[in-house]
Formats: sequence, C-alpha cells, structure tokens
Amino acid sequence: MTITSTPRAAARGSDCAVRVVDADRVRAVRARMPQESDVADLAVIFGLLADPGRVRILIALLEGEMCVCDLAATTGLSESGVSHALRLLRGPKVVTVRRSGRMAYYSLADSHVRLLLDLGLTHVGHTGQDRLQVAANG
Amino acid sequence: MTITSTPRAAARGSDCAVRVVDADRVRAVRARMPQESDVADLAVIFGLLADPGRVRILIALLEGEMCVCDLAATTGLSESGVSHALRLLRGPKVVTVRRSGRMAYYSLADSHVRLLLDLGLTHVGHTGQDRLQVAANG
DNA sequence: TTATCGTCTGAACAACCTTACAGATAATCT
DNA sequence: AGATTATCTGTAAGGTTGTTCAGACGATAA
Repeated sequence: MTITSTPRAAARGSDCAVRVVDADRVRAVRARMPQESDVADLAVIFGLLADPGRVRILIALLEGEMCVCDLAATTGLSESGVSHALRLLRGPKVVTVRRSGRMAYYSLADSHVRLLLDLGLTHVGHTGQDRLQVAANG
Repeated sequence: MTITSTPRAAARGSDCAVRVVDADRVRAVRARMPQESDVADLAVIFGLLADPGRVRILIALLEGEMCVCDLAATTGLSESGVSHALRLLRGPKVVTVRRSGRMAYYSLADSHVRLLLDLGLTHVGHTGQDRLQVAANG
C-alpha cells in the first residue's frame, strides 16, 4: 500500500494511492495495530456475543453450570437452538462441557468473557441512557 | 411459558411444556435475567465490535481523533467502507464527529467501548504496548 | 463561476447468520 | 430387547450484513 503525504499530493502526483492527511499519525497507529489474526479473533469473540439468545445463555451461566434443557427454559430458546448456540460457543472455548450420563452441563470457560459481559451489562443498565438507536441517523 | 418440575414429569404428565431439571435454579436465574431490551442493546453493541474493519477503526481511535481518509489508510478499508462503518458506530453513540470545513474528525465517544476493546485485546493476548515493542523489533 | 476535495449515501450483490424441522446418537429405564 | 430420554446434528429457508460502485452533497480553491 502506497501512502502519500497529503490527500492533495495524492491527487496531484500519483494515480491510485491512499490519501493521507497526517502521515506520521497513520504510521504510528499502524505500528501499534495488532496483527490481523488477533483482530479477527477479537471480532469472532464479539460476534459470539452479538446475539440476544447467546447473551442470555451466557448471562445464565454467570451463576454457574447448567444443563441444556434448563438453559432452554431459562432463555426461551428451543433446546435445539440452545444446542446450536452452545456449539458455536464451544468452538473458541467460551464455554466448556461436563458430561454426566446423558446430561451435558455447560459453564463459562473464560473469565475474560465474564468480564466482557459484566462490563457490557453495567454499560446498558447503569448509564440510564435511552434505547439504542442504530438506524436513521441524520 | 409453562414450567414443569422435571423433564420426566413433563414427558409423563403434560404435552408441550418446557422441561426443567432444576426448577428453583431456573426461576432464580430468570429472575436475575436483565430485561429483553437491555439484552438486545448489549447484543447490538457487541455486534458493532464483531467486524474486523470496525475493530481496526476503533483501535485506531483509541489514540485520539482521526479523519476518514486517515482511518482508511490506517485500516486498509476504502473510504466509502470507513464512512459506512462510522455511520453504524455513530448511531449508538460509539463514536462522535467533529466537523471542520470538509473534514470530519471521529473519536471514541464512550469509555465503556474503550474498556471493552482493551479487555478484548488482552483476551486475545496482546496489549497495545506489547505491539509497540514487537513492531519495533520487526 | 468552475473545478476539486473530503465525505456521505443508495442500491445491488454475495456471503453470512439465525431459526426451525427432522432425524440421529448415546445413555437410561422397563 | 425395546422404549424413552437428553442432547446433538444436517439441512434449507429467510433474513441480515459487508462490500463495492456510482454518484450526491457541502466546502474550498482557482
């Protein structure tokens, strides 16, 4: 990727370069940018927390392990839906399973996820801010 | 939603009730469950952090405000892509704009998002300061 | 004024994700 | 053994999301 000193310079001199206003700043921030794989992993983790059903499952698990059907009763999801959700969460080791007979007891595997949830909950609960408004922004 | 005492009881007695193993537990957890709107808002916030491009934008903004074209140069996204992403982030007030002439300088609006990012980056295994050293050495 | 610049937007398309249904699996009971 | 249970999985439909393209808008310079 070519970086020219200013947007104006880019337009004057070369063809398809990336326009930059503060080149030093861009260099500094790019130097601190985590590597792509870490950013991708981070996005995956946040993506797992981006579904209300999965969030309810994880909030339920904050209090300790639970079996699939109790999670279904707690969250309002179907048992199949809970199972699908837990499969996604099992992959990146967000939750772990303990199997006993034909029961499967799930619990939070990672304290970081617990912190993310707590932080998020205090954010939406304690800021007393209005309902989030995503669309229709002037 | 009907809740029967145990999965077996549900199968024996009634038709389409939600099966529950530990009824008291389910009641307790449901009592503590945040209301649906808060869970939805939480999922929206996490959803905004669920895209690598938006994560790079927000990481860049951790160091201070930036204009759109510098964000594009920093993150590798197109300027149009950055603008679309910033629109999403502007809605729930995750970022704010300061306009000066035809420039638009964006910055993080909410310290909670900053904390979420820091926590996530720690989870993934790298802090911004570690990155500095790594980048300096190659 | 005209030309250029930085930013924003709408539309279209592909890729993805969620959900529900049906069935499969393994453990347990009669 | 067969029936029942709790969980898991494959599949497909439907909706959502990210990206690109083309152009629009207001601000600025010539």
